[in-house]
Amino acid sequence: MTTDAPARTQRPERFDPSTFEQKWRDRWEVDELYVARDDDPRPKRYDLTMYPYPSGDLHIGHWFAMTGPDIVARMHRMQGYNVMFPMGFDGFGLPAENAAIDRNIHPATWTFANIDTMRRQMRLMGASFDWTREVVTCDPDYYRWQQWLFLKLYEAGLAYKAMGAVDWCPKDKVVLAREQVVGTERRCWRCNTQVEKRDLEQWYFRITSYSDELLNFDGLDYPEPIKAMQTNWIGRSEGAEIDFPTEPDDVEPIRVFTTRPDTVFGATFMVLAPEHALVTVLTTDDRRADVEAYVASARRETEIERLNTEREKTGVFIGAYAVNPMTSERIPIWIADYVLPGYGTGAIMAVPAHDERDYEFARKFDLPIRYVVAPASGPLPEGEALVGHSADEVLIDSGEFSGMPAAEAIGAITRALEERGQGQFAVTYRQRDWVAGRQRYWGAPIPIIYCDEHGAQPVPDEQLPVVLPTDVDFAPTGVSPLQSHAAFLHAECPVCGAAARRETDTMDTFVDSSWYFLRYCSPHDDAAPFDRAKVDEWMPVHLYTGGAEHAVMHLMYFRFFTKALRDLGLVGLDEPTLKLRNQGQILGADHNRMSKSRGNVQAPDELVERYGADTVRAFLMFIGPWDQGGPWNPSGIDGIHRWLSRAWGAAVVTEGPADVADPETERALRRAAHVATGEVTDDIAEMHFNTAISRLMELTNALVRAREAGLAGTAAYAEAADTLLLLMAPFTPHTAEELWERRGHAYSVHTQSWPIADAALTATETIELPVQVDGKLRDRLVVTPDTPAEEIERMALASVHVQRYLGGQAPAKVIQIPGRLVNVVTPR
RNA sequence: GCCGGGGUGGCGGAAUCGGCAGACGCGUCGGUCUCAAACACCGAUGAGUGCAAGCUCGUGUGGGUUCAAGUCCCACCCCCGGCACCA
Repeated sequence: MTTDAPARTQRPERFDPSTFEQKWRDRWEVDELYVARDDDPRPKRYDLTMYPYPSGDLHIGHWFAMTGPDIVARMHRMQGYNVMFPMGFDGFGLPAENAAIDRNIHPATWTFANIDTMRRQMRLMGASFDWTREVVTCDPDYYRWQQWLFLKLYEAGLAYKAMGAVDWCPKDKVVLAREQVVGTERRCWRCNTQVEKRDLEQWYFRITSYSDELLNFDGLDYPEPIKAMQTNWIGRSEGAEIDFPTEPDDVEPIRVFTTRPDTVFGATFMVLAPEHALVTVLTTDDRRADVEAYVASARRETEIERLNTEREKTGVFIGAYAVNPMTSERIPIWIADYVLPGYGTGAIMAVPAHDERDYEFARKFDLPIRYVVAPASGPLPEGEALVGHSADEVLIDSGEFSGMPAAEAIGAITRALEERGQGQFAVTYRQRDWVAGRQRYWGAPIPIIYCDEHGAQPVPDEQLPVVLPTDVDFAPTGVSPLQSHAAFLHAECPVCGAAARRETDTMDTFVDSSWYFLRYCSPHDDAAPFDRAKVDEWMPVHLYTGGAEHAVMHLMYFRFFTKALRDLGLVGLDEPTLKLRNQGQILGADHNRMSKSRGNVQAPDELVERYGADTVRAFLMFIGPWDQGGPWNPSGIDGIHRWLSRAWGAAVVTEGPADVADPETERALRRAAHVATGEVTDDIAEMHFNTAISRLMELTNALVRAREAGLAGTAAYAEAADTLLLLMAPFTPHTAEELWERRGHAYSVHTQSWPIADAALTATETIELPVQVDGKLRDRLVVTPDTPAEEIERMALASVHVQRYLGGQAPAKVIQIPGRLVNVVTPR
């Protein structure tokens, strides 16, 4: 109706972040408040959060992820640590190419423009990043050293090129590491397209050399799910390899891997993967046509979809026989697609009585089923396999091993086979080597030169970096785009100088993120990837935070890289970080992942425009546990704004002498400040930011009440208000800074010492003791902490609310938990 | 199926070395202010019952241990994430 709203600025005490937030950010920047110096004598602390991919805009999820560790880093600084909290950009990667193709601009242009935008957005949130250490992985100054590290790994045999069946994303036209294929439906982790199998020559990192070490989490404070996922992913299985001689010619024995060598007497047939090398050798002429048809169909199947694990077993007999090394029995050799070429030895001894899959197969093709393990008491199962390993099982029909407990027989039979040279203990892993090369343009070139005479040769150090040329037609074809760039492709052999070809594959971007944390320690070093002395001083990372979605990708690769570099003598570390924490994910309001295509992305900018950065930061930290996340729901942000307004009022309006000198109220306020100090400190350390903010709200409310009670001019009030600002500083750095100044203190609140809770001041004069009867709350007693137990018991029993239940009888028992409660137990 | 995490008011969530369930906030209702509305502020707010003091019930379900269970034990249900013909 009317448009004449009163101007907001006419009330000077009103909380209006737009009047001061930018001012303070600029000042912190100029004063280098958050720059970590190597020569600072205070104890060093390296707090790291995962750098983002420069997709172009920071959404509310980035703020959520980064504000938590920012709060921790800020508290650590105030606690007297020399904190390094760096930030950078994961500059290489497919989205840049895809965007570049869509918009007809160069990936470099797109990426660096996005980095500028995101840097600005990150500054807007008032995070305390040390921008002097910024790392951008697509910068030749960075990837030069990555190429250098690649060659170190190559020379150590930890990077190698080999032919193999690899996962291929038909949309991105790129190979994927096995970890980058997600879910039962085997989709590309990035674009969600179903992957295909292809036989290609690829670069690999020998991560499987570290499988056992990667399984060891001793001394690592990692979230349970991450440890479980990595452990599952590596998939260590202990068992035995057993050789089964073949008939008629015994060209070569078939080697199988089994976790149940105790069941070898029950192996009544063998199954090879259709791809197994011995299939063509062993197949008899009369079976050849059927076998070849089956192999062809199995190959086709893996290329199409092998989604249905519920389908009926298929397979064919190849006409040949093997000999069970324990029973000397001739057993038929089959091929079937349920035996996978990439696991174990690609061949199994089939023990249908003790394996569900073998059982199903035997029933379908009418093969013998022989139980060789039985429960110590009770009957054998009927119509199903006896699987699992219950402790009381013993062997039956197993020659001299009959009667032996199954658990014991595993070792005994393996040793027996070993003596005959037909078997040995063995360990198998599910984990595969990391496919490290990519057939795309926007990545770090792999620094290898191929000479007809001298084969693959590393690019000499002095020729690094192998710079990624800019004038490349990078449209994806499935072949590395650099192959069509003649000037790049042609090189001289480092050995003989003859015309040679450059490797045109580029590195997986996960290589970039496998060592960036080391580069932060000496980001401008132009003589080495990192300065060993500085790495020794800063590393390992004290607290690493980021998303859990990288459980078996980045979070495994960066551990592998650290261990590999250690073995090369380049670092003195076993692990990149000793403590890992994952934030939850902020979903769209529709409970789906935020994405542009769904249109559910919440940008922080408009919220900041309306409420200011501090309100947005605090709201994100308040909505729930930081490690949980959840759907975006802005209802409640007004509550945070109200809190900051109240804090503003409480901190600013302190003038005037105390109207009422009430020592008890004053003590209560002082106590509130110290209680809040202790709790906020603990909460930040445990990353319980939501409860920390609750405590800050409580302290604010205590101040407001104290002011109403006339305490505004007292020392206790001033101390509590100052404490509030110090505790708020990590959460709402701008508001704390502004109020710190308005209270007449010297700049900056962020260089003050973190307050310490005084236990003497948090103690109370009286405590309220709940009184229970049979565990149900019936009354409360107010006593001093030193009241003797007999006195408390007397008071409790005197209570009318207790007497009502006792009815004049003496209690059966009275239980006291000192300082906590009293429980009167009635006789029964 | 296996591994991991989780089920608490109308909502987000507190509280787990067993000891007052529901902190803090949102929302809602009532009030103050206002011509009115918004904002702000004050009060109430788990459910049921009672004039009231109070009582009963209540943390996914069913059992159990205990003076006392959201918390521990057994069995199960549901949700989320990961893996899955892994021998």
